[in-house]
Amino acid sequence: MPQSPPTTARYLQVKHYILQQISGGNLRAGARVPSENELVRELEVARMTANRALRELAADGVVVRVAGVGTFVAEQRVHSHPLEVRNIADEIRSRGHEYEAKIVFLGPVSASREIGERCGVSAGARLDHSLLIHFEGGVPLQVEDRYVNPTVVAGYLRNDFTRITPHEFLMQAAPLQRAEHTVRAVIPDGRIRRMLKLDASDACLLIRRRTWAGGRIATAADLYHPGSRYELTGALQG
Amino acid sequence: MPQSPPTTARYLQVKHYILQQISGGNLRAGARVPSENELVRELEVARMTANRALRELAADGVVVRVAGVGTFVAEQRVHSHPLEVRNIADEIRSRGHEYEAKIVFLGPVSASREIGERCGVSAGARLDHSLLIHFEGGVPLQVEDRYVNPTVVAGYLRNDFTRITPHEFLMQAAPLQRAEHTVRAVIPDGRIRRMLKLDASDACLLIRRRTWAGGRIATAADLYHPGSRYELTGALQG
DNA sequence: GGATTAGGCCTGTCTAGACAGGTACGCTTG
DNA sequence: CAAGCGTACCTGTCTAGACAGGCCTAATCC
Repeated sequence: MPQSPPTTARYLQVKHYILQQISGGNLRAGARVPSENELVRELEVARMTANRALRELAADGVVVRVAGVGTFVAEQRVHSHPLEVRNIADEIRSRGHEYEAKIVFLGPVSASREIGERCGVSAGARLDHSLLIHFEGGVPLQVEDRYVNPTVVAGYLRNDFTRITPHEFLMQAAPLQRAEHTVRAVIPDGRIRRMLKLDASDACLLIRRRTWAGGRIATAADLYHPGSRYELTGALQG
Repeated sequence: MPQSPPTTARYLQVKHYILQQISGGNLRAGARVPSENELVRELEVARMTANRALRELAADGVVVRVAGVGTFVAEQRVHSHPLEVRNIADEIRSRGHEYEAKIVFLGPVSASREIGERCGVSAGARLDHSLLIHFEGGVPLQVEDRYVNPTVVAGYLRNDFTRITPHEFLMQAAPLQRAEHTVRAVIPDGRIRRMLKLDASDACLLIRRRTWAGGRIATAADLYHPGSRYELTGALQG
């Protein structure tokens, strides 16, 4: 007879145990994770069960395993599925971290020539503008500098972007027709650098995104990520 | 006594077997994949071995498993990655500029542990290595640091890469099954910086690309672009 | 005929034991 | 002191057997 309700699989319990040790600060990056045999003794599981837990954590990039040596907490490196238009809040929460947003600016603006061009409106046209910082566990992970065309998507400014991300709102407000991305490496200017709390020598990944709805440009956004803490990944079927 | 050289793990052989059935057309999208017990009988492995193979294929999105029903070939991915696998020579020529490549290194190497891991071979295995600089109108636009698994794609080193790009050769030599990209912003080290003729303060876009053929990793490449002169673009249908 | 049930196949998980090969460290030997 | 060797520990893999629970179908019962 097994224990009363084996609600969650034991290998998941082992994964959870390790993840807790890491997020709780008991295990820092580079630290040695209990070996399979130690987990066998401590958690009373079979080695294959501990092995599966550690193997999956390695596949997830949480730990690094070296045959003959041991298992170690991986250096944190955030990666997201790329231009699969994804919601940064979900992304952060799926990693088990706390998500938070800070609103730097939110209001209507008059389009400059450059911004107007990017958004497909003439200079001087009214656009909704938001400037947010997205935090993962208190650490800034993205600066989102976004312009929305109010004649394509209405009501953008009426949102509380500490509760719903611009992406979430836009996805439900306007059916996404097409998106265009530009990815660049830049040395950020002082404003972005301060918001991301970066050194002068840090590189930044700039994702410039435009999305279309109803045949017109709905929104143009500049997403800045710290180069040292972020990467894009993706797969392609050929 | 095991078989003479147990070169590759048996669960990998099972994965390879399934992938061959799929890429060979024997198993189409939606088709039922042999059950674990069938694989046990057909390939003479333990069920746990067949289980691991199918479980990993499911994690890779190649198959879909339904408890109590069976395992099925996954439907083709709906959306493709915007970072299309492009040929840099075509890209440059399409802008009306002159393309030129300089070969810094070309030859066989023994895989370090890190490189072996990226290429899915054990440390010490032989890999073909090339290090090229691609020029647009005399200005360096990309440093391509590439490793090719000669057991997947043969004859890599016999090319004249001033006349054909590695990408061109690989596309015709091996049918691309899948590609994976990682995009990062980095401050390049001195070697890369010199090859790209960059200032110390310039950022670099690093595209790390791996491609699969026949279910195995065919090649892993690091593509460095000067942040000030390069950007990635792509579109996504949503 | 329609509802219920039993059996068979499937995935999902867990276990205990085994062998291989890599790595590090300390001891021994020259 | 340096080189080499043995040993202990680690990951990586494989196996055979077990039980649980989902799902489908076919036989059975009302």
